[in-house]
Amino acid sequence: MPELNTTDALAQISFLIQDMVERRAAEHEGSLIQTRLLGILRDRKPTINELAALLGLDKSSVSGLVDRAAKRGWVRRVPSMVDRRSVRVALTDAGRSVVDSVAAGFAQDIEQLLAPLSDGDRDAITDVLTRVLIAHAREHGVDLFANLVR
Amino acid sequence: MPELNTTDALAQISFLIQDMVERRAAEHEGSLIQTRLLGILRDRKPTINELAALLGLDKSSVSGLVDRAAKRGWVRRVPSMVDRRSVRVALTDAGRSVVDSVAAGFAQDIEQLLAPLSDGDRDAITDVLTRVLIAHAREHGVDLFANLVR
DNA sequence: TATTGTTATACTCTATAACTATA
DNA sequence: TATAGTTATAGAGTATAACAATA
Repeated sequence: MPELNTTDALAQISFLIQDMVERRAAEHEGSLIQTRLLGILRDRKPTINELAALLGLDKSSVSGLVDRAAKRGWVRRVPSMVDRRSVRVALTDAGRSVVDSVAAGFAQDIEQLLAPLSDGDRDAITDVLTRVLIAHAREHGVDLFANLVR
Repeated sequence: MPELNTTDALAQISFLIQDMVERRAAEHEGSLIQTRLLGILRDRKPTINELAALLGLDKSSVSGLVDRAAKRGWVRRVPSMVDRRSVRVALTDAGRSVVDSVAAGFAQDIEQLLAPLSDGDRDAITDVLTRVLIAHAREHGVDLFANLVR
């Protein structure tokens, strides 16, 4: 069997996974970044600034992103109670339905991708990847469990 | 230690890796897709149509992509000898220098990311991911070893 | 007629800079 | 003055449809 080096294997698997998310998002006329936005909103109502930090984007980019998500009926801006300059972004029922559907489809894609693996192999890569992610999050001062799609 | 499930771990690692490629590309005012383009051209001179298939884009998107890469001096269009409708896209010396530099930086990022792992863990995930990628490529009729960044 | 590539058009996504309302 | 968010502007990236040149 031919073998990839570790770098190539990780690069290729990441392109594959991004592509899966994009395809699932496209089923709802959405994009990868829209899916990430909805994913964050599943369990939070962040401000625009907080979203910018979580997504690694400028606040003006997030403002437009939220505009387009709102136009599709997936999110709404809720005025902040404590600071009249600020808004909180919340998922609508339609938005929750979309993100749930994308997440379910994506889980199915991963299920199929990993079908050739034994339970032991699966546990092994989950364990190793988790350790890598935790170490990376610690080094960069990020809370791994409050980020990305989930 | 907290644990992610397999789907979350794979999703997060893929976002992390894409981000690494993007940051390295940005060191040369490039993007992820420009880097993928240059990566493909490292060992081939494809037509626009072939590039469209390899990148999963419409040929008109590739036409613009190549325009912008050419404007930066990274690629050039070479008239085909056999079909006067067709062009082949080739890397320039400047383009090769950019893609080599991005690849080297990315390899360094992965090195650092995997620093916490033992040699055994490293071999294990490389082996498992390679098997997954080969199975996926076979099922989708793709030649794994003629694709993506490399 | 069919194929290769480009162009016109429209939209999403992104950053920078300037602006407003509020703090 | 400083901060939260929006808007104006510019550019990359993408797809669809129409087109010219060639097969």
